[in-house]
Amino acid sequence: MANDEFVKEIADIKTDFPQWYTDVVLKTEMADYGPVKGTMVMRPYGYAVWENIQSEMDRRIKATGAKNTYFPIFIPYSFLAKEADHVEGFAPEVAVVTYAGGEELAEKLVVRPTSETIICNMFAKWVQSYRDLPMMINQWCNVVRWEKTTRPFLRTSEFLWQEGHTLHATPEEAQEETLRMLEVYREFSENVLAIPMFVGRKSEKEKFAGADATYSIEAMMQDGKSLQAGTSHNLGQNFSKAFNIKFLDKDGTHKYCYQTSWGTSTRLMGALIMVHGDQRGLVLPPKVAPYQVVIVPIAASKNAGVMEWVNSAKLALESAGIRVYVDDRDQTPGWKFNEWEMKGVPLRIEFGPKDLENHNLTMFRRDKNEKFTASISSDLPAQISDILAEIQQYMLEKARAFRDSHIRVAKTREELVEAVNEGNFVKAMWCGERACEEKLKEDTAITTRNMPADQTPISDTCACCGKKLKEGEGHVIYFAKAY
RNA sequence: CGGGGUGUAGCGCAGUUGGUAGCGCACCUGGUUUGGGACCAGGGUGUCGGGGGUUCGAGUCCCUUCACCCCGACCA
Repeated sequence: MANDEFVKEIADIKTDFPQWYTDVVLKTEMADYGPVKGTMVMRPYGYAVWENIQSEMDRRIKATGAKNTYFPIFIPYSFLAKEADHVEGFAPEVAVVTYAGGEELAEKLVVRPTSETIICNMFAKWVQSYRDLPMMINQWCNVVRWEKTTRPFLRTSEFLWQEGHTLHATPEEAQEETLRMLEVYREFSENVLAIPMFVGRKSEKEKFAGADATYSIEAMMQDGKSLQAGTSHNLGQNFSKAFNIKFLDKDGTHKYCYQTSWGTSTRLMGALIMVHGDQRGLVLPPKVAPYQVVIVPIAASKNAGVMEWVNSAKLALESAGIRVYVDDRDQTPGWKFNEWEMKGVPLRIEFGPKDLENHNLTMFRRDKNEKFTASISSDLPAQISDILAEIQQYMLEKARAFRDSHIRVAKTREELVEAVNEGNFVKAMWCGERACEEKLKEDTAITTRNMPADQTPISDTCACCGKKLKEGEGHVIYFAKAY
């Protein structure tokens, strides 16, 4: 039976979580370091996960009515400066092209850190009347943000994402769209990634540079830290005024559009690893696993019937849309078991002479690390599909149970800091003052994460600074340390 | 940018007082194996991060430079 003593070369998940993360990323071949600091190569196994994430997400985005586009990677520097908060937020981390084609450029070009400005520039040309609205586009692309501290998937100088951008006639529609996408992200995380999210609005300090309001989904990692996994912004008229995006409304007057933007990135991969992983390595939800099933033939060279069954099973599963791999490489079974467990394959089928004889399947579920035997059903694809669905469900429940057992309510700063330092998220009242959260972050590295929709008051004082709150003042908010 | 650290085979590392550049894993060949990381026999694939210096002789000593990692300030 499998035993964690067999795990080699992966740091202890309980005592050295950061090193565990790096080990898993590298050893499972999700990614490798690129030659330039802060860059990352997504290897075939990791990229296959990303492609599965993409196709599930893309389908959901298109279902909202947004269409895919592609905008240039180079943005005139002057565009960035048009929205004051935006340039202030992004200027420190942009990469700028000043020299190309053998000469200095007349106007410097920004390598996009996000595409609001160049998209707004085009939106201004495309929108004429209220009939053109809503205008809803999305793009899958790379963006560059020159960060000081980088980690594979969590923070890299270049990363992949999707960014959606929409224009609306009224503030109500923009807000509705902002929350619609937030819900798409929540549902996606839960049903595809098997990650339950904290959903809510960010504080003024933490919101997007240039937004009226930012909403986020935040996931709790196994070390109790938060990972912001997706954002949805209500941009109001900030960009439409800066870029002169106007439409002629039904009443015959020109009005500035109301705008949103929203995005999720390869950071989702980091969340996947840190939420579900264990001492053996990755645990992948079936919906995104490159291989949902790996079949390991045992002693096949001695029994022709083994490979015969394995090959027919492979065909049957594939034709049912199940991603399956037959590992007939020249390694011992034990080696293969460890390899695929490390790589997080949801379900393994071992098939050898004994199984052939007894008409059995020996299987291993990665979510429970449990080996079991079942008789072969006459409808193998249905039998396997059911197990995969169970695994998907169990992973979500397990992650939810972990999350729920790591939420504390605090009423004082002492309670708050102690609970967060013990690896929890803390739900508490907060006065809403920027200075208050800045002080907390400076002193303790604890940040506000987001404000849930349910704002039922917890107490009448700010748990962070102790300020007395009047009726209707303050917010319920989650505090945690963040990646 | 501040503080600390590391650069030697694909990976992880050792290399004493300056004296033939090594170990484990991986990899290659042949054979035996295969139900939880197999075994036997054979095989070295290297600009010791770069440049300069001291010396009969430098992985080792000196100078210089570069890269990367960890901790802080900034961030999806």
